[in-house]
Amino acid sequence: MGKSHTVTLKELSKKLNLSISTVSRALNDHPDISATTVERVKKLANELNYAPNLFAKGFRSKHTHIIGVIVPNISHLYTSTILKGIIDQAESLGYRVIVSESKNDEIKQVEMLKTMIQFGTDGILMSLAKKTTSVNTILNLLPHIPIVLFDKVSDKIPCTQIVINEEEAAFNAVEHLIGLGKNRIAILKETENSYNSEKRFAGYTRALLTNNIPIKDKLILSTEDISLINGRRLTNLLLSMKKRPDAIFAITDNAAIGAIQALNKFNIKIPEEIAVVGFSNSVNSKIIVPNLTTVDQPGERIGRTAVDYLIDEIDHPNDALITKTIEIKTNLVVRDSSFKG
Amino acid sequence: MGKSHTVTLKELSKKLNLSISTVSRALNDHPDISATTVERVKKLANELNYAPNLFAKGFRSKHTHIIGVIVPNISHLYTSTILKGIIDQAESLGYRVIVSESKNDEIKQVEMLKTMIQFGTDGILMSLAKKTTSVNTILNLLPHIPIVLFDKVSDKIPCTQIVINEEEAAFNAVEHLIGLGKNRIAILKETENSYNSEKRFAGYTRALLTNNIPIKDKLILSTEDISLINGRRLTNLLLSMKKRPDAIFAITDNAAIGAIQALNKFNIKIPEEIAVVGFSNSVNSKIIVPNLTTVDQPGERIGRTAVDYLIDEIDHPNDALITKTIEIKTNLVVRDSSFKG
DNA sequence: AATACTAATGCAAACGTTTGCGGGAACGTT
DNA sequence: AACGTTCCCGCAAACGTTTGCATTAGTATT
Repeated sequence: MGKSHTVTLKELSKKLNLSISTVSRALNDHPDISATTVERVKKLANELNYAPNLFAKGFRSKHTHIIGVIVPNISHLYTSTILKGIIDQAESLGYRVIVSESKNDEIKQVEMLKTMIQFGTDGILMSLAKKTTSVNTILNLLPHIPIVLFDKVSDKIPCTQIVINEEEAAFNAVEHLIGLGKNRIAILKETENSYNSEKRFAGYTRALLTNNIPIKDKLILSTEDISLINGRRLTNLLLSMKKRPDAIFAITDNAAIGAIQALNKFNIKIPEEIAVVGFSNSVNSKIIVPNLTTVDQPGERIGRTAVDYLIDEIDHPNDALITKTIEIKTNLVVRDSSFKG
Repeated sequence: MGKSHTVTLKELSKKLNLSISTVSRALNDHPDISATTVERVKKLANELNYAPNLFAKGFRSKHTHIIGVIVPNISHLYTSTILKGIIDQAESLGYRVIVSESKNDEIKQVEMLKTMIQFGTDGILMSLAKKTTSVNTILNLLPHIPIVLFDKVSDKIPCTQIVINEEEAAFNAVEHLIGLGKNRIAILKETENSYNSEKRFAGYTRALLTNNIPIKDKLILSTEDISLINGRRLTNLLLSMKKRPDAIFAITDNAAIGAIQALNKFNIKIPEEIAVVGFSNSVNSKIIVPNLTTVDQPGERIGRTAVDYLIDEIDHPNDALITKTIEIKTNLVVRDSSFKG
C-alpha cells in the first residue's frame, strides 16, 4: 500500500523545535500554550496535512467517538430513514456510526451488543429484535455503556427510549374515521404484543370509547405477521361477515394496502363503503389506488433525537438507570382512501 | 460507565505467573508456546471474560478490521439492500462496517473518504455521488487505501467495480418487448450521462439494431431527474405525439410507475396498447396496477461480492491500479405491464 | 533583593498490545 | 564432555497520544 507517510506529533515537534507535548497541547487549545506558539503549530500542521491517529487517540482517551447502531433489518425504508437521521446528526456532532443487523434474532442481538462494547463504542442506539423476551442479558450489559432505544422499544429496559406517539397517532387516525361518519371500524393488528401494536390498539379503543362507539371483538383481527398478504387475508375475512365494517384501520401500511387490494377485487367503493387508514406513510401509500391515508412517522427526526439523547448521556454519565420515554409527534396524512367526498 | 473493569493481558499474566508476551502469544496460537500453556491461558481468559482492547490492537497492528461504506443516500431501498449484503458478509468475515452518506455531494464525498482513511478503515466501499466529475482528488487518495466501487461507478477510477450487467439487462428487457410484437419502443432515460443510464441506453439501442428496428430520436426522452413525476411528464409528452409508441422502457421503476399512472389516466390499455418495463424491482412495482415488468437487481449479492473483492485486496495488496469490472447477473421479472396476453 | 507567583514549555509515564531478539533448559549428537 | 538444536519463554521496544509533574524564565510583591 502506498505508505502515505502519516504525519505524527513527533514529526511536527521536530520541525518546530518544540516538545511533543507542547505540540499536542497547542493543537488542542490548551490554555497553557502561548498564542504565538499555537499559531505556529497549527500553521505547520495544516501545511503538512497533519491528522491525528484516531486509534492512538481512542486508545489513550478511552473515548472512540463512535456510536453503534443495531437494528433488526436495515433494508426497510423506515429503518434506513431513521438511520439517515442518525448518521447525519452523529456526524455533525463529530461521531462516526457503525451499523449492525440483529436480523430479529435475540441471540445475535446480544452478541452484537457485546461486540460493540468490546470494540469501544461510546454508546449504542438500538431498535429491538421482534421477540426480545429475556431482557436479562441486556440488563447486565446496561451499566457498561449508554444505550438509547428507538422505534422497537421495551418498558422492561430502564433507559431512554425514543418513540412516536403511537397511542395518540392511532387515536387521531381512528377519530378521523369517526369524523367521516364511520362507526363499524375494524382494526388489523399483531397477535404478539409488540410495543407498537399494543399502543396503537390502545389508541384505537380509546378513540371508540371517547366517541361512545361500542368495541366489537369481531372487528378486532390479529395476525402473527402484519404483512400485505395477511392484510388481504384478514380483509377477506371481514368481507365474509354478515355485517361488514365501514372502515379499516391497519396498524401497518402494508396491511392497509393488502386491505385495499382485497376491497378493489370485490369492487367495493373506497372510502364510501369502506374507508382505509394505514400507518407509516410508506412510498407504496402514494402508489396504491386509491392513495392511502396514513400516519407519517418522521424517521429522520427520530434518528436525530436518539443521537442527541445518547450523546448527552455519553457526555454526562448518569448511573441511575431509569426509563425515560421521548415521544415524537406524528402527522396524519389524509388521502383518497378516507377522503370525505 | 459502571467501570466494568476490563481484563487486560497484564492481569492474566500476573495470575498465571507468565509474561505478558507469552500470554499474548498463547492467545494468538503462536507456535512457540507449549500446548499446556496455551490451554491454561485460554482457560483463564475464558473464565475472566478477557476481551482484547481492539483499539490497542488496531493501534499496534495498523489493522482495524473495519471497512467504510459511502453511499449517496442510505434511505433508498435498493441501497439499503446492498448495505445489508455488505454488513452480512463483512461480519461473517470478521469485519465491522461503518457507514456514511455523501448526499450526492462531491465535496462531502471526498471529505468522508479522507475521514475514513484517517480513521484507519482497512478499505472502502463506495457508490459514487451523482455528479462526480473531478475524480482527481479520489485518484490521489486511491494509493492510500483499497477501494472498491459498486452500483454508481466510473471508468475514470482505476479500481475494482461491482455492477450489474446494465447493458445486457436493458438489452433483454427491450428484446422482451420486441418479442411481444412491439416496434415503436420509447425509452425514458437520464440527461446527464450517468454510468447506469448510459449502459442501459446502450442496451436499448443494441436490442433495436439487432432486431432491425430503426432508432427514432423522438422516442428517446431524457430528464435530469429520472423520477416518478418526470416519468409521468415524459409519458404525457409521448401521448401527445401523432404516432404514439407501443411500448415504454423506463430505466427506473419510479419513472415506469409514473408512466403507468399517466397511461391509466388516459385509459390506455397496458400492455395491449402500450407496454411498460421498468428497472429495479422496487416494492412499488408489485403495488401499481397493472404490476410492473422490471429488472430485478440482486442487491444483497452485489454487497456481498463487493466485500469479497475488497477484503481480497486488503489481504493481498496490489499496487497496480487497474479497472476491473465485475458484473452481477440480473433477471427480468415479467408481470402484467408487459404480459403477452 | 529576596520571595512568590504566573506563564510557557519539556520530561516521562502511561494506555494495552505485538514482536524481534535473546536466553535458559533439556535433549541429542559427536 | 563439549557442542549444536530445539523448545519455551521473558525482556523490552514500539505504536501516537495525552497528561501530571517538574522546570525555567519572567513578572509582581514585599
